[in-house]
Amino acid sequence: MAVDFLRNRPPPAVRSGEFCEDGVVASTKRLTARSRAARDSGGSGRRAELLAIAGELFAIRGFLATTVRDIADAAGILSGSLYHHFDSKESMVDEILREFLDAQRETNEQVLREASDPRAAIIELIRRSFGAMRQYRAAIAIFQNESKYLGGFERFGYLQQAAEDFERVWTRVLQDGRSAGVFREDLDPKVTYRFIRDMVWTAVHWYDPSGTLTADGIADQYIKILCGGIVLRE
Amino acid sequence: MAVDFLRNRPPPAVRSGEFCEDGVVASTKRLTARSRAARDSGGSGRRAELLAIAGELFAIRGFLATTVRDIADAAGILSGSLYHHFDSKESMVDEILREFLDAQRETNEQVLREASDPRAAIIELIRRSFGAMRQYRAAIAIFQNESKYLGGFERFGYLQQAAEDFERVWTRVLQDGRSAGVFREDLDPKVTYRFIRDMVWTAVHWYDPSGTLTADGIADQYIKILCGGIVLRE
Amino acid sequence: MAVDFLRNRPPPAVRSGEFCEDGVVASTKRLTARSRAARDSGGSGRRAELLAIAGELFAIRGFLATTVRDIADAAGILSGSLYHHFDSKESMVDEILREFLDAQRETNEQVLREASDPRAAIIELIRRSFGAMRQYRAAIAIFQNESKYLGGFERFGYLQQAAEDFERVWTRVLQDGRSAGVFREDLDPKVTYRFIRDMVWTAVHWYDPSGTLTADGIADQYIKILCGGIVLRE
Amino acid sequence: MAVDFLRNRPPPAVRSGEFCEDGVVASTKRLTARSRAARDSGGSGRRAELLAIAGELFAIRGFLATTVRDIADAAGILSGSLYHHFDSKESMVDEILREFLDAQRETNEQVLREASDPRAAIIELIRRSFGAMRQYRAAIAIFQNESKYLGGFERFGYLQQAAEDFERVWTRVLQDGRSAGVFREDLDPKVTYRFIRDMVWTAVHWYDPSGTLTADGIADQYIKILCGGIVLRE
DNA sequence: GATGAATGAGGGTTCATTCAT
DNA sequence: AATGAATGAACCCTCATTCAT
Repeated sequence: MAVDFLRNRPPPAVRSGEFCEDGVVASTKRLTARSRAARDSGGSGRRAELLAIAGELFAIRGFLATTVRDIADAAGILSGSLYHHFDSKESMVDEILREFLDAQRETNEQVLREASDPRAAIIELIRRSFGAMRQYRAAIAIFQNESKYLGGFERFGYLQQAAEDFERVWTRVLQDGRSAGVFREDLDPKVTYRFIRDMVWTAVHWYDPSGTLTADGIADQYIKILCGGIVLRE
Repeated sequence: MAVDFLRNRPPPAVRSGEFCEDGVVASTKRLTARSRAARDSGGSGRRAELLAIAGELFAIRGFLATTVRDIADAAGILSGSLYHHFDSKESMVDEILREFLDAQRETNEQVLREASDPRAAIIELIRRSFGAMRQYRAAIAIFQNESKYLGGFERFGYLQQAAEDFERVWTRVLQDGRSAGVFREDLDPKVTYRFIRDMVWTAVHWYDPSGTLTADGIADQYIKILCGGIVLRE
Repeated sequence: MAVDFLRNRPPPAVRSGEFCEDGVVASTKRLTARSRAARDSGGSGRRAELLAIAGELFAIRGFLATTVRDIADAAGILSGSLYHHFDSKESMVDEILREFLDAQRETNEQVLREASDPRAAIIELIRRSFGAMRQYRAAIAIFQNESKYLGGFERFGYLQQAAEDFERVWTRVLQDGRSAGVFREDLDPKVTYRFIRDMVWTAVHWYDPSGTLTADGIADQYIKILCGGIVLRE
Repeated sequence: MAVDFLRNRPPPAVRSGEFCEDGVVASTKRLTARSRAARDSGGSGRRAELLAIAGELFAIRGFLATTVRDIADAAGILSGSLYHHFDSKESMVDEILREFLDAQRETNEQVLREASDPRAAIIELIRRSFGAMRQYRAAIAIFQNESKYLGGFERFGYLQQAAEDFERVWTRVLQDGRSAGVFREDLDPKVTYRFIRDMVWTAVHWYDPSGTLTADGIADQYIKILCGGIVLRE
């Protein structure tokens, strides 16, 4: 009875409940649509297409729980055929994560260059992070869920690096804001950073691009909470 | 190059960096100490001991990435011997998660019974949640990380149930608070709930019980942010 | 630790040590040069070229260890493109081996026709065998190394035939020599045959055409040993 | 047609012809008998048993051509079960080769210590090498056939080392013999060494322990050739 | 309670080969 | 002649689980 527990994965049916709140969920149909878009938009064709499929699955099911056969099935080919395009399963995550992190790094730098003051910078960083969910939803989820696991392998050392870079940027802004008297002094910037980071990134788990809440809408509410708390000013 | 990347698990050395912020990390030594404690404290002896070991590993490495051999090794026995104590690997997580969720449910009810008003209730709920990290750190991490995966199996349907119960409780308090004029009206209770939930639970990923920040300390700061935002009142 | 050991083929760097004594080794550059020669010398052009490349690789790495991609890579084309020239991988070895064996058979017959006496015949057979190393080095190595494996397939039944023909020729000469009082009587012709055969063929494993020892030089020394032993006559 | 050539291995029937001259061949029945012997003779039990089976197959079919399923089938278990005893397929060859090389090294040293003069030393070395065929037939064949392939992997660097050690020992004896006027001066010791080495080791390919020719018998004949050549003294 | 040998299903990956373009 | 995408079978290996001792 217990035997096949791990193998007998439940039908990949998408549960719509709140528990699994899967903003990252994608039916095969959506994947196909997506893929075609990727091809048209001039990606490297089949490669980008397959990467998108793999990314969604990694995000939904987890990296370990996704087999290369799953990916191949979703793509309508045999598992061996994937190796015509990629070295290995980890090469796929690797590519997915690098693309996202590179973009994110650039965004961070741009915001820092252009922001007028710490308050504006933080708000813009948050807004941009939410914005990234549109393009990099799967990558963000993977980065969050699998960093602990993947980070243990040399090849993925850059994940830790990226996390550190990230922290440095945000913490500096928070620090500057505190020094400038914009942020409260009774908050530890490091704790605050983590607070914000978690707040932003975890939204990817339940954010549904096809739902009524837009990324911008969520960002606005989160910014409100951050700026004023949830409690009314007395 | 691809070289069996996934098999060559890196030495279970504990990285101290921020990236892996592993509050859940436990060396074999600590596991052993822990286990002995569990035995002494009158659990069902060996069973509780093994459960503690399994829990830590599931929390650190993930459920799928933890093999029964890992657990057995950490316990100093052979993998087959585990089956004298447990039906299966999933029975172990099952037990770990149920214990935690039962306790949590009770806590929630108690808080609701005893809280004088919504504001106090929310604050107490947050404080208690952080408090749970002391006893249920591993369980919390597992609940967070593996719910998506485990929730897909009938046996673990109760995880979704628990998440919904949770949401119901918190949302009601937030709702009541808003109606009573305690919380801002421009915040969607559902978004707010998710915000708080993520904020609280994700802390488990980096909370280090042996670090300088106490669970209570973090709770305080988070409550401050929630109540007043990070921006100084002008 | 096990780490896909078999896949991670070491760089095809050529070790010059005695251990691998690879007379058959050929860098890509040498292969190319060789191939061009083959083309000029009027073979069927590209076909002969590819055959030369395949032969070298089969000789160096072994038939099983050489993938069609290895061959294609060395030829600067894609693996699928090889199938415009050859039916299959085995067609390649087949052709390589047949060409060599045909030539060898002819040589043997010629020597037998022309030799004045058993002693001269044996010496000439040895000399010619060593001479063949110039033109058929790869084929000889393949014949030696892969006969056991290939011989098991119907298609390559002729390998066994060739070996038997070979033995028949040599054994007859040895027999004749013994009857004629030229060779010692206390030696079993069959054992002697094997001795000589192994002696001759194994040289291909360490013979280096670009080294100081010429094929003729080695032949001379071997003939000396055969005729007089290594021990000084007292 | 060509398609399945490599997979459709011919029935493991043992060809008795001279071509494949398989002294290393062993029917499953013989394997089983052998294995039982190994167990009784106090080896590490099942492990030694499996190693013997694997060794025979590696020797007969080649390392690459032998699948772990072949080994498991021959042992009457499933392929996965092999991994209860060994890390990997290469761990098996590794163990087989090391055992043989260790024994051989010791033998060499002993002969050198005890031999009265170069002539006796060479003869004894040859005799002992042939003698080793009794206990290490499979290992010798593997060492010969697979060194080129295996030697390319770091793990098997010791194969090259062993070959060099070997050469050093034999060459020194030959050198000494020449200086002492025992061996002919017109023979290059290095060539002579290779000659002898090949002569000795290649016999493993056709030596049949159950045949009429004993290892000692072959050794005697070979020594005769070496000492007196095949040609009668005029 | 534990061992050690084994199972059986499946996982990632390789590779000879095919074929439309 | 060659490409590039795909096939399909097999390969080495892993791992949860069972069970006789």
